[in-house]
Order: sequence, then C-alpha cells, then structure tokens
Amino acid sequence: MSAITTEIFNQKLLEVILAHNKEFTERLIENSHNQTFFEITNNSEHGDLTTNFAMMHAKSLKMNPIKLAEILVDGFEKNKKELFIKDIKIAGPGFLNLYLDESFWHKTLVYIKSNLKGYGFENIGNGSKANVEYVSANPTGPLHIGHCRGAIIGDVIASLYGKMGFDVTREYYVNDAGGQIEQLVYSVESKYREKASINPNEQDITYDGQYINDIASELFEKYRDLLFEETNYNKIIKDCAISHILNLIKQDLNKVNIKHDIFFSEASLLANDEISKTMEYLKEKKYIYWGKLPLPKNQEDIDLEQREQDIFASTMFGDDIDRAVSKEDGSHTYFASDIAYHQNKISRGFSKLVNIWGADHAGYVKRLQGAVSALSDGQAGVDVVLCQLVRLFRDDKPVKMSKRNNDYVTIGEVVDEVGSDPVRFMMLYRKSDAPLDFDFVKVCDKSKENPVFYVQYAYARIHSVIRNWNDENNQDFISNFNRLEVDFNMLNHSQEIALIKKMSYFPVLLKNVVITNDVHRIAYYLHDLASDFHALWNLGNDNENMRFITSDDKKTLQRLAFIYLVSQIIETGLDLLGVSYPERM
RNA sequence: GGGGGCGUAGCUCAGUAGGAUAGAGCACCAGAUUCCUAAUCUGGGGGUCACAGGUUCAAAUCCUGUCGUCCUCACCA
Repeated sequence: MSAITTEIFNQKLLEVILAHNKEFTERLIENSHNQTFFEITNNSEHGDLTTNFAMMHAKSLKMNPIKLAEILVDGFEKNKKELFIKDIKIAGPGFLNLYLDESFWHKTLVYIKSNLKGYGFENIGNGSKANVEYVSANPTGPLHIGHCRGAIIGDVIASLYGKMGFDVTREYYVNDAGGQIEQLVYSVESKYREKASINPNEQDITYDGQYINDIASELFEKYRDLLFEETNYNKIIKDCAISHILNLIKQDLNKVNIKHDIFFSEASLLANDEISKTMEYLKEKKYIYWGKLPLPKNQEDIDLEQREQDIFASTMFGDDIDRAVSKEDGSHTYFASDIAYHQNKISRGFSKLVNIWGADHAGYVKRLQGAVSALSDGQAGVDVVLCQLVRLFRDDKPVKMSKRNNDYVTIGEVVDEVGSDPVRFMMLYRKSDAPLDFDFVKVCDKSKENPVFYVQYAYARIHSVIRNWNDENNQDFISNFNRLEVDFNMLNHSQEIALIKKMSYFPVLLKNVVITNDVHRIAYYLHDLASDFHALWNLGNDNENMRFITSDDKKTLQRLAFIYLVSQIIETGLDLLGVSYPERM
C-alpha cells in the first residue's frame, strides 16, 4: 500500500536524523513508544504540519535547537516535491513548520476513500488478547444509572480495542459469593415465608423491591410451602435469585446495546480451589506473609482487635498499607478472590487487562495492580479506568436516589424514557474521572445542549444531499462509490481544506484513545467534525458556488464524494460509541 | 488524620501523553432561510487556567505546598 498520509513525514524525519546521527536515532527508536513527530496544526499561520522535534532533542544531541531545525530543513528540502511541500519555515524557538500543497490533502481524501470503513483503525494489538471487565455490579438488584456510565465506557473501550487489532473479551465478574449474597438469600427467604405463611424471620431484610417479590413468587409457585423440605434449600434460593437478577441486569444492559461475552462467577473460583492455590503461590513467592496489620489511624472509636492473618505485601507495589487476604474465621477476603480471578485471567492468555470501576473503588487500584504485578513477575499490568458519579436531574432539580429504600432509577427506566442514543452519548460526553450531571429533560431536548443530535444531524444532512442528487440524476451514488474515480482537485476552499485536515486527525485520535482509554475524546471529535461540516453547508446559503450540488458536474461529484467520506467517519465514530446514525431525521 | 479525583469565561465543560495568540456549548447582543433539512450558520463582548513556589527554551498540563470541593479509609463486596 503506497499510502499518502502524514506518516510519511514522520518516516522522513527519522531518515533525515538517521543520516545525521545513527546512534542517536537507534536509541530514539528503541526508547520512544510513539514515533509521531508531526502534528496537524489548527492554526494555518503555523503551516499544515508542525514538529517540536528540534527543541525536544536539542539537548541530547548537544545542539542548538535552531541548528537542529536547520538540519531538518535541509533534509526535507531535498524531497520537497515528492512530499508536497510548498514551504518550510523555522519559527519561534525551533518549531519546524511545513506548508503543504493542497494536492497533499486531496491525496489524503483518496487514501481515506480507499480505506473507507476501515479508515482510522490500525493494527496495534496484533491479535493479542485483551480482557475488558466492566459493570461487574453485585447481583443483588437491578442496575441503577450509576452503573450505566461504566458500562458504556467499558463497552466503547472494548469495541475500539477490537477494531485496533486486539482479540477482545468483554467480561462481567459476578460476585456470587460472600455476605451480600447471603443477605440477598435471607431477604428472598423472608418474602417466601410470607407467601407460604411460614413463621417469619426475625431480622430485618436488606434487599426489598418488586424483584425480591418476584423471586419469592417463583419459588413459591415451584415448591408451594415445601421449600424447606429440600436439603439444599439455601442453594436453591441462591441460584434462583442470582439467575433472576442477572437476567434483569442483562435485559437492562441490552437496552443500551451492551452484551458481555463472559459472566465469570466468583463462586466458581472457590469451587475450583483456585483461591487457595493462588494464595499458596504468592506465599511461596513471599508476597503473602503471616502477620498483623497496624490499627487504622484516627478510628480509635471503632473497637478493633489486632490479630495474626495472611497479608499481601501491597506496600511493595506502592500501596499505603498491606492488605489482608484472610478473615478471622479463616475464610478468604474479597481481595483474595479478586487476586485469584486475575490469576485466572492471566492464565487464559490475556496480555492486556482493563477494568472499569466506580470511583469509590479508587483506593483498591494499587493493591490490585500490585497483585497482578506479583502474579506475573511484573510482566502483566492492569489498566483501571475510574468513573466518577452520575448525578441525576430533572429540569435542574436533583432526582433523589436511595439504595436502602430501593428508591433508585434503573438503567431500563432511563432508556425507556429518553432512548439509548442520548444516554450513551451523554455518558461519553465527559471525561470519566469527572462527575457527570445527567438531566432527563436536557437529554431529551432535540436541539441545543444536545450534542448527539448535532452529530447525527450532520450525518442526515449529508445523506439528504446524496438523495437529492440521486433523484435528479436517477442514479445511486453510494452503490457506485467504489467505482467512482475522483482526485478531489477542485476542493480548494480554506474551509474544505480545514475539514480534510480534521479528517486526517481521526487515526491519530483513535491511536491516542487506545493508549489513554479516554473514550470521551471520540465524542468530542465527532462534534467538532460535525461542526466543521455544518459550517461548510451554510456557506452554500450565502454563496451558490459553495453548494455541494453545483452546475459543474465534475465539481459536484468531488464534493459529494468528499462529504460522503465525512459521513463515513461520523458513521465509524458513532458506531464505535454504539450510537445510531440515521440517514433521515 | 491518611489516600485519591476535581478546581479553566456568568453557567456546563473540552484542551491531541509540556508547545506558538487558552477553545466549545449554553446564556447575553447583532445578523443569515424565494436556494442541497434553520435540530444549522456568521459576527461580538466575556479569562490572573483556585493560590504560591519550583523544573524547563517553553507549564492550564509535570513537581512541592496552601485553600476549596467530592469520594474513600482495616477480615464489605
């Protein structure tokens, strides 16, 4: 593939610098995780492409940055023509600015056209296995809106990784062991007793709500009042409750188009003895020791007693204190099963692990990363993406949620009210480590303050133009698009060129998002791209020559092909975000 | 008290892993539709990037401290 992209400038720069200093260049290639030197400018005074290379590396080359820039200029001067360079300038303290011929941007469109649906994606993963674990809410009740944010972010990260060459597994860790599940069983049992007119339990129940009632009914219908005749009635209740609730959760996730590949059971780790095996392994490695934890500071009012127990040395990995893996009764802690769970992931061959968590688990990050590092001798790592709270509003008034009274808004309720697209887009239209305010009224608003419709509208407008042209010419533009040969050489308005430059940033964006997991940037990019398109559209209102469909057939075809490519990037982006792209609105 | 997130325009927030004159939406003011979808666009005012130091040729961005705010804190999951 003889691709004409901004990549050729990065390669050229390496060539130039290699000729100047071989040893330095080899070191550079070895140590640098990213050999992108040129950035696309957003200020035309700085040319089309710019690099700060001379300033960045002047010191290690023991050179004056301007001198270094001059060497680069010499190197690029020699290939000016084939690199579409009109002018090269050194600016400021050592920026190297390239001014390109418009034909370069026209070639860029040809390149985008040849890739079409695959444009923007790069094989970074090279087939390696990635595991994205998200939602993982306890199966003790339906999902509330707070879970939704992490669910969507995880889903988009997984989609993106899949497109960038990773073999992705979307996983949900089901905490079907431990005290909260016992509470759930107890709550269901109490409801069942009511229905079966069996003498009631004495303690208050933790979980309540329609779903508890439904589970109890299910049990009553099956066993009438004879459930306790079954020797394993506790397990029967547990299995029934968990499968019922997981079904609710899956239904809700379905409403926002989220599907996991694997629901991994915590209880299965216990059943397969994986937890104790993993603990033994870490004891051998001396990462787990028998000892006492210090009492927590400033919590003297709590009556705590120090005792000896198994402790994971998470301070070796930057945690503040070491963490217990066994409880007083000898059973393992949640952390212990989580360590075993991650051992399981590693043994399944995943080289990339990503966990999406609520910000209330922030304090848990270091110990888990420490554990993964200990398990893999530093070979594996785990990315943890923390999501801050979602605050619900209705017309600027806060919507109260109380988990205790089961008085919270479920994902299903929200989606039923406003639809999947706005929910997904709004959840992605904020960086994950900042709190997010979600207003039912504003999210439904079909115009201002709602970026999702703004982006979709640009897409719909493009398809509207194409429909009009089809009708006038009695042809089908899109189905003939692959065969269409265009060189785009009549696109020379500054706003057209600016839009092409923005299109050529798309692959850079996706690459960065894979590295940082900042999926919100895809949403912002699409908004930005749509904005440029809308501006271009409106140019045609004032100036008939700037309309997409003109009296010049050749120009019209070029412009239609151009905006169709814009729509393809919007489509690719929205598809990654799991948002629809209707051709009519 | 320890740990972490956040602090950018009147409001809600972006800011491409340090770069050139800090951006967008909303709100406010003034305009654009006989014509491809006005769910759109154009122009205008609006900033000590919380504060103080430090590193650097270059800091909203990195480091230290202070203030404000939110989350979290032993064998809950």
